[in-house]
Amino acid sequence: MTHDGRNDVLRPFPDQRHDHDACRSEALAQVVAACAERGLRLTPLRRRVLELIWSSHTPVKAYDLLDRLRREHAAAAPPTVYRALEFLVEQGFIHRIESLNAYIGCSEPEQAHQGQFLICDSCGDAAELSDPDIAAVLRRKAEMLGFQLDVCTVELKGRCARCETAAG
Amino acid sequence: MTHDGRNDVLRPFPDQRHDHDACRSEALAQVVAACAERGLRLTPLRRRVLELIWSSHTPVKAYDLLDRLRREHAAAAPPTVYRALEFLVEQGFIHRIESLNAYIGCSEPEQAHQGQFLICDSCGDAAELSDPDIAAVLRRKAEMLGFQLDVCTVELKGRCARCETAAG
DNA sequence: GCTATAGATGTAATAATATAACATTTGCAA
DNA sequence: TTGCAAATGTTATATTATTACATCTATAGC
Repeated sequence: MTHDGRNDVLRPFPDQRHDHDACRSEALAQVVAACAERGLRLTPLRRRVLELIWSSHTPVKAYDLLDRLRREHAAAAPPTVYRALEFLVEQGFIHRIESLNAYIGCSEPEQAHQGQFLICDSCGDAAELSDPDIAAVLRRKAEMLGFQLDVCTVELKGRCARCETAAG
Repeated sequence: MTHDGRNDVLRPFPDQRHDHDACRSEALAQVVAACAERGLRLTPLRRRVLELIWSSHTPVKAYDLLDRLRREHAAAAPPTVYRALEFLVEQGFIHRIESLNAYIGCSEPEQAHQGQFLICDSCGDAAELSDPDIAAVLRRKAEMLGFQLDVCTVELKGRCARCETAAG
């Protein structure tokens, strides 16, 4: 279930007026816990980059992160950001959206997984699915073809329900 | 059926020793026909870029195309290549592989469609599927979520059957 | 507490990918 | 044959990402 009490599968997009502070805090807490469990160092930089990514549900670009980071950390340079992103992606704390060259917080950071993404062209928000039916059909097709499947990139563009409604 | 007489769905990867000249020629001919039908200009530049992309089943990067184009066309510059790519993608004659920043010839250029891609990390080749089951499950999930689906990016990385066999 | 070390960060430069803006040329329709 | 729209040429720049090496910092073993 999501923060607003509705079913995840049916409402992957965050509610327009959801408590985003709580949303971000929860994600951060899960990452803190995962790092403790795995013996990883969530340094101030890494943590700050993660917070900035979680500032919204819109995928963030590396250089936008860099600009924001520089306001509070003059030494920030491209490698600063890319290293933090690399760490966060490797650990499954964020995902990279290939078709946008952008990054978004993972909604289930505690266990590694491969999600699928719905990306609204209208509001820019992205929602993560972990849909077993999609995963299963991809696995099945790959297997039929003798293809040893490793990474699945599934990025679906369109218009989210909220924007669709708003547009009438 | 493919050029080697086997079922497409079961063998999307080209045979190692397939007649690639014939493979490329067929694709070119289909594009020529589609352009004639749609009243589009397949200029020498566009045609040449398409030929270069079809020189293998490995997705090609824009600047690799540029390097090759320059050998025979001194005036070639980034916009030369990107414009040709834009035309070819818009018309569905090639596809962009988002996770590689690279381009590959479309195996069914006559009708617009959205494929799915299997990309072998070992040999680099990519194969296109037009799998109705994958398309259907994505459509169904999007609909359940009230998401107005537009573009589907499905890129599956792993190891193709040939490389899997070769690796023992 | 020291100190060696691995991991993290700083710093400068550059590589790789892509687009903007405007000039010129070309194909084709009126 | 000429005028326009589309295509290409040309220069510059924007955006995204990595390399290479220097320095700092946390911490494990002494």
